[in-house]
Parts: sequence; structure tokens; C-alpha cells
Amino acid sequence: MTIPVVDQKLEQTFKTYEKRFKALSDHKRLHIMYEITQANELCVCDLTDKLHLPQSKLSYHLKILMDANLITKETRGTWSYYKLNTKEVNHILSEELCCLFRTNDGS
Amino acid sequence: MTIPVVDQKLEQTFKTYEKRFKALSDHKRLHIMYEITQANELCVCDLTDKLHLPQSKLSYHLKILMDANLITKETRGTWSYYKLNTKEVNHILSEELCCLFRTNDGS
DNA sequence: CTTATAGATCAAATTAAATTGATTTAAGGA
DNA sequence: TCCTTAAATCAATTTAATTTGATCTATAAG
Repeated sequence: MTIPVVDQKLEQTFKTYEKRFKALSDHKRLHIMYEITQANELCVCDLTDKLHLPQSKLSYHLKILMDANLITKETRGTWSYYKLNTKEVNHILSEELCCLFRTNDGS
Repeated sequence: MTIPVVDQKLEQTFKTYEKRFKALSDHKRLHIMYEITQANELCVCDLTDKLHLPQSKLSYHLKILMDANLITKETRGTWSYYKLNTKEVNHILSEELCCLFRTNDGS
């Protein structure tokens, strides 16, 4: 039994934010965020056109953004449509980043 | 000569933010940001006590935060004191992250 | 001038993330 | 049913980030 050297709750908080920031720490994923911000909703095929990236690479990066809870997916028929998770994104990103990686507040 | 497939200026913007978010994408560095936010100013030796990390590791992570322009350093005598780069941090992080990884606005 | 302490830097090893191309799953149309 | 297309997943490779311990630099004190 060891002495708890740091606050475990805080450490957990840092890990949660780490995951979110890690998802944002890649220019391809920021480009994805940007395109989704601009278009409101996009499918993977739209993104392959816009970013000139192969489908498997996009799926990989979209999964990371999904796992970080920054985007959401809705499948309609054969297509999957991705949107921003506005609440989550606005919680972490400054309003000054509006229209680049986030939208305006509902206020 | 190839067709410019994406806006070069935007691509540069994404790279800039990538660097900032990459600096934030590690729980140890978030912990450093947190401690500096709380204390206003800290030296490396303070951080070795608080985070229980060896000095070389701290220097490594502090350099990454410095290179991302998120913190500043002032050397006085043998000690180096680190502070938040408030302007830069507040530009990217939401006000809701106040007191965790950023301070209040001057307003 | 010698010693002690703070902190940066370096090279090697380890660990983690991204890329690649192929395969798989599922939906829709002929 | 068979074929096509959208998208996810997988294994292998490549590339990048982190850790580790040692060394180097600079300031300050005796």
C-alpha cells in the first residue's frame, strides 16, 4: 500500500482532457473538424473528396474524433453522416475558434 | 507542377493549431499547466515535488509547452520560473476551463 | 578555485500513433 | 441472387513521441 501521491480525481480529469486534445492534435483531424464545421454534416465520401485522403485513413481519424466525443455519427442507408458534437467542442474550445473548429454558442 | 489541392494558408493554420493541441495532449503536461495556473509561477524544482517526475522529464515536457507558446520562462539566478502565456492559452481554450488550464480573462 | 545545485541537452531504448493495402460488413439496385 | 458502393476493420510496417540515465552548462557559495 503506497501513499497516494497525487489527487486521483484530478489525474482522471487530466486523462479525459488528454484524450480530447490528442484527438485535436493532428492537422488532418483539424481539417476534418473544419470541413464538418463548415458543412454542418458530411459523409466519409465527401471528406475523401475534400481532403484527398484514402477512405481507410479517414475512417481511422474519424474514429479517434468519435472516441474523443468531438463528433457524432448517424447512418442513413449506406452512408454515414458526421456532425460536430457542439456541446463538447464548445466546452473545451474558445469562442475565438468559432467557424474554424467550432460553431457559435446557442446563446 | 501540380494542382494545389488544398488552401495552403488554411493548411498552415491547421499545422499551427496542431502544435498547440499536441502540447496539450498529454496528462503530464496538463498537470504542469494546472500547477502553473494555480501557483501563477513555478520553477522546475517545485514541479518535481508536485508531479513526482524526474527533472529531465520535466525539462522535456516544459520545452514542448514552451515551443507551443503556451508558457513562458524567466531565469533569475540559478532558477527558471515558468508562467502561463495567458493570451495564447485564452485564445484557444474555453472560459469553462478556467482555473484548470487557464485563468480568467482580464475583462 | 572547488563544490553544490538548477536545469538543459543528448543518445539509446521503449512505447505509441499513423500509414498502407487488403479484407470484411452491410445496404441498395439490377 | 448477384453486383456495386460506402465504410469499418485488420495486420504489418513506418514514423513519431516518450522515457531513461548520463553528461554538460551556468550560477552561487565557501
